[in-house]
Amino acid sequence: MNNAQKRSKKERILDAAEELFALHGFDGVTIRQIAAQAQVDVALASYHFGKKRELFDAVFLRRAEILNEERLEALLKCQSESGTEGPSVEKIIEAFLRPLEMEQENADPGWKHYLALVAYINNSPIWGKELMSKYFDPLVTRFIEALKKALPGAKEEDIYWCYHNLSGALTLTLAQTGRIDKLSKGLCKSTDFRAAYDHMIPFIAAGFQRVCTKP
Amino acid sequence: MNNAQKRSKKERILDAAEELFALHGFDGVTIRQIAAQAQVDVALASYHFGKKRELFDAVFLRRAEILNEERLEALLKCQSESGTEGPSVEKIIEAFLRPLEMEQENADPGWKHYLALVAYINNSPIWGKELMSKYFDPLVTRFIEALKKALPGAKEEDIYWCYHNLSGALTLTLAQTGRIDKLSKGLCKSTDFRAAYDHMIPFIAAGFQRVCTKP
DNA sequence: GACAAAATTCAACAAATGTTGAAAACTGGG
DNA sequence: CCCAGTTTTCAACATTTGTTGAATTTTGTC
Repeated sequence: MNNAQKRSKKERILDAAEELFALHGFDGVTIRQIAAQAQVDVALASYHFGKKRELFDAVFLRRAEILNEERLEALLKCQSESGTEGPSVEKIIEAFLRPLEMEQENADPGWKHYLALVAYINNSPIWGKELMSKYFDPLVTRFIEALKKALPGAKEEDIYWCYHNLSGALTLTLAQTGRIDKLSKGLCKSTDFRAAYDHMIPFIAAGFQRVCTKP
Repeated sequence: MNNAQKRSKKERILDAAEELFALHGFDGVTIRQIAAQAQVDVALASYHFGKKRELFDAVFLRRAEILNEERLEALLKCQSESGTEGPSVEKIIEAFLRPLEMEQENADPGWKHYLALVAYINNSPIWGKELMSKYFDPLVTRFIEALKKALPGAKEEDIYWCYHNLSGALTLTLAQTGRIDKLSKGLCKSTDFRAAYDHMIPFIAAGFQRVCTKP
């Protein structure tokens, strides 16, 4: 049996949709392209998922809960390992980001595609608010609460703006546009997730501390 | 004469395409929608710009050079105002970012739409490399040279990764997704560019200094 | 193996898409 | 006014789009 056919046809449709939506966006992909890549009849996508938009949502939801659990677990772990004053800013950022790196390095390339799709959604003026808020904000709020504790006296507004910067830096990393490869003439690679996060974490932590600490 | 009809039809097509492409991406917009918003016949877009993709490029190019000039001017000004050791990291970041804020606050809303389009392109795995590299990398390289001087002893690789984080934070700001509005329960607003940049500049500067300074 | 249910294929649909060619309207010098 | 050149409109085209309903095959259960 062909390697591409080990998974069920339903899963193969999700896999194909995940990769293509991440690359070209919702409107840049046709059901027929998805069906072709999944080696499946066109009508099967509608049968399993309904409208195109519902397929899109199904792709988004498939890994969203898994991700939320992993990140929550990372937060709880770093909190339990710290004393009563709570974890440091850097530890919190690390708990927020490392689970993503882990999945991007997962043997299943679907995770890499999925996170690129999340980047597309998060950066979109029309999809961003709706989908991201609904499924990720509860978790984000928990991280922000932890950050407030680690940054006593910080203005709430400042913390949100810092989170905005964190979210942007992360989003571009997830998108894997390959632009840094070209700009740095090969010195850095979009696919080198380890390097990306190793640089991102202290970068972001320093930003929080500078902006959220009274002078 | 109607306000929407003061500009030439050719310009109105560019204006409409700019706004709609920024909102929905290249494939999410039809020539007919653009023509309708511009109050213009459908065939006129093809007559003036050729293929849909050429119209997209025309929109991108219209303001790219203007932007490059403004940012270069800002860099040269801050360099001329500093001594022989060159401007500080924060001054360089400020020169890189403030011209964008200025244009986002321009009375012409076209600039706001244009910069959201740049965000869309920069975050896209397929458009990002091609368009952004071609038209913005020469300028970016000049800023990076200035940063190298301001961060003596820093590893080149580290500077590029820091720039990557800067680019991401900026991109999300340009995209104006409105997500921070919801997350912060109205405390922060995506359209409050002044606040966004006032927080972004020290945040980014601190990140550079932490990552690119030997311990 | 019979048989109901689920999965899959096939064919077709109406609507929407980018693009074009010919006709018409407008423009500014002579 | 004339008329060449540009701009604009109109109508039409071949494709492609998402979706559906009926027919066929596969699956699991007794």
